[in-house]
Amino acid sequence: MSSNFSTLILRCSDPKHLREIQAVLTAGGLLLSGSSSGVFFHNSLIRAYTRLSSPCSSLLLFSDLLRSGFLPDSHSFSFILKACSLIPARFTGLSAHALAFKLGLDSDLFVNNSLIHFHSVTGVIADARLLFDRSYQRDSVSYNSMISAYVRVGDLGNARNVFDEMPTRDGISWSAIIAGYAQGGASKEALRLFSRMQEEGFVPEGKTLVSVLAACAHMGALEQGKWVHGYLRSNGAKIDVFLGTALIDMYAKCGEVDLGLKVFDEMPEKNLLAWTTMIKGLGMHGRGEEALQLFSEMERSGVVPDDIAFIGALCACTHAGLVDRGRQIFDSMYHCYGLRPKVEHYGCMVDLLARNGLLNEAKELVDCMPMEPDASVWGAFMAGCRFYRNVELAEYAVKHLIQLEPNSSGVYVLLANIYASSGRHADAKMVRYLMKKKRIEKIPGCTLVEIRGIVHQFLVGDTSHAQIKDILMKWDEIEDRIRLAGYVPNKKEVLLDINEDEKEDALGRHSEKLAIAFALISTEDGATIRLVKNLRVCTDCHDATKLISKVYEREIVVRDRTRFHLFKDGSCTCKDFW
DNA sequence: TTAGGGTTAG
Repeated sequence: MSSNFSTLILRCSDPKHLREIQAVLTAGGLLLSGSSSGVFFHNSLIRAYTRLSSPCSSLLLFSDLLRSGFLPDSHSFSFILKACSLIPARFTGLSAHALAFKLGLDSDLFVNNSLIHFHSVTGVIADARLLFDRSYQRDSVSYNSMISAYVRVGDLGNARNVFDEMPTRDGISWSAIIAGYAQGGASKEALRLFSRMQEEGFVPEGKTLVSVLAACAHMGALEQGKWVHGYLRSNGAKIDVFLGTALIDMYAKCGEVDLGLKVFDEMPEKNLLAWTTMIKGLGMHGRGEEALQLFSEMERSGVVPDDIAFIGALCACTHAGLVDRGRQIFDSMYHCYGLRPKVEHYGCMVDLLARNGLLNEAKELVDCMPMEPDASVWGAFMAGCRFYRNVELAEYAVKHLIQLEPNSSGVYVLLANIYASSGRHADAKMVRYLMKKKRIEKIPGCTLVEIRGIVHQFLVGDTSHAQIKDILMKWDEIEDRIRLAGYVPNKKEVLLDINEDEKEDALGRHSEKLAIAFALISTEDGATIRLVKNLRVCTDCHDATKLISKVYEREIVVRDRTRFHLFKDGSCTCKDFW
């Protein structure tokens, strides 16, 4: 009889059904004091409710357990602390901690591990560390909990220390530390550790591969991302919603959005995140119409968009120049879903209007925003001013931007470019002087290129690459050939106080030119070249890349900070608008 | 019957 109920609870997949089982147990007196299996059934129900995302029901059951005069055991504490971590319910968890202490159960390995996890999730990592340091016994779970505690707060140094100190690591230790590096943007280290993990004989699991795919997406490492996909396929792994979303994102961010669409179409279940990732992916590639079609399809399928999904939809409008659709979508946030647009949504709208030359409408929107515009709003406005050469409005934006970000190089660079391109060289010079005086430095440009599964990194003016001589020679050849096709170096982009010849040299050392030269000598004729940049593409590199795509008959896919450029036969999919 | 690792934007 008992084991029948136990199996029922264990297999139950619906909280409603669980409540029915609970009612039967109550009616049968199995949850009342005096019942020999009362603690056991309480525990089973607490665990099941937490598993089915009803942690509040778990809390209620725990208080029932105490009120009925039962003494909770170590299982009860493990289960209730997990529920408290999920909600998260700091005070209830603390009471449970105090009670476990009173009953002498806090030294139990399982309870202590649950406490470490609970304290780290509810924000007091020092307490988690104290429990870890003072624990009577430790196993890999204790270490793993501590690693993920540090990962959660972004303290990778300490996470790595704990990882390195572990006597024996398991798959979860590797997964936790790889996820940490991947989430912290240290993708190269994440992938390095992933190789080490395999060298040490650990078989990759789905959860680990999700992080690995995120690292590939971040670095634009298509080959490695494809390897993961192939690995999953050859092992007949089920592509769950996490893996599917990670694959879609990886393909989109590595320039193969159509492969992402294929994964998306084949996914048996799609949640909001999967839809949002696909919509954003299409938007990044300038395929705004398709992205918006998908957004509507998502709404029809009953998935309710959140504020991030709206950012995806608005960005799609921006990259495709769909002003009216953007206005409609922005209005629908509140009118259809009761979501009040945040500053980011205003930023998208300002971007959309300004990019399409509606500078006055963009300014009106900025002026009547219900919150203070932030740097991204002013930045979007200013980029529009730059494109349409509206110096007066650009200066207006700069006044605000400099107050918000007095040390950001981007503002000064953009302003100097605006002055230079509208012929106000004295003003441009003044900006350069100001930058120098304030010791504001440009963020160095960095480009990544993956050749045969290895990611190579180039910084602006970088001479550290083993083949730098060949690369520079190749660039000279490229420059000669594209000059014949009409290339004129655009020296306005150079903000250094150097002479004209030196300016040309400085342009030729931009990280993406070095990366393209390297890619041309390292790949066979006709192969697509894929680059990932940390900054926006500069006008000169954009012009040069268009011509290279024509002269060398190569497709060149460049991912910049926010979107993709596909250079083909002398033109770019961004239509020179970025 | 216990505890630990995963995906989207800015």
